[in-house]
Amino acid sequence: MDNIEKVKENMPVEEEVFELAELFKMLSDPTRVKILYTILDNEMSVGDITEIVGSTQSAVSHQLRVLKQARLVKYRKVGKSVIYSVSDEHVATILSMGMEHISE
Amino acid sequence: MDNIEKVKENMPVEEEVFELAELFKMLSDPTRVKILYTILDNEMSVGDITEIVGSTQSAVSHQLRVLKQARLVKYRKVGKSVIYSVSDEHVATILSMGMEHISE
DNA sequence: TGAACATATGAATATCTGTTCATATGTATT
DNA sequence: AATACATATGAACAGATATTCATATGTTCA
Repeated sequence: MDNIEKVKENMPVEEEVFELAELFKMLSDPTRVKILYTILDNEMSVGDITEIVGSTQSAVSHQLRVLKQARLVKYRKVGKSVIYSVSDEHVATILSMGMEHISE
Repeated sequence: MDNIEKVKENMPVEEEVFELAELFKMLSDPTRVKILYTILDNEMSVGDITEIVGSTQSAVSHQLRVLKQARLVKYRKVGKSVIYSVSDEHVATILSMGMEHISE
């Protein structure tokens, strides 16, 4: 029946497992979650994000870099400001799946 | 327009943000991801999980405890064995959302 | 009861992670 | 050019995390 071999076959390959874990890691920190919610439907400057998230400018900037490296956010520069937004449609879906899960 | 206040209103409350991050944290480690895939559709003993995941018995047991505390897995005892399975339908959905995201 | 087996647990450790603080970089304004 | 403003960055630090090793707990079976 459900033997070990069968399960092994259906297991994603190592690299996929790592990438998947990596993706979820991006969503595993409260500051990053708040940032993502902030720029899910609108683009927003670092300053505004900082105020909304209620953290320091530096901490927000560091986390934006992390999210940028993971290609979850994109940005454009306008004068002195840098304006970020979520670059991936899936992010909203994954967040709301998670939200649905915890509120039951 | 998209003013700061409006975004703040739509922000989940602090506690929800934390719980959400906490949920994703559970999925942010490769060993745990493998464990969850292993017992997503079948229940399985710790010994079998250990072989499939390719880690040590101790490491798997520690991670199962973490997943158990997060209520993502459940278990039943059969003789000397303990048999685990995923306790939450949402887990499969969230995992496949993530998988869809990374494979594009 | 004793041996073998399956799982859990605690301590120790190395690594990773997020924040803070100070400061650098880059842009606009006067 | 000088100043003010917005953001980024690097070093340092504290706390969290995953694994390993040794061993404890609990169960079956001879």
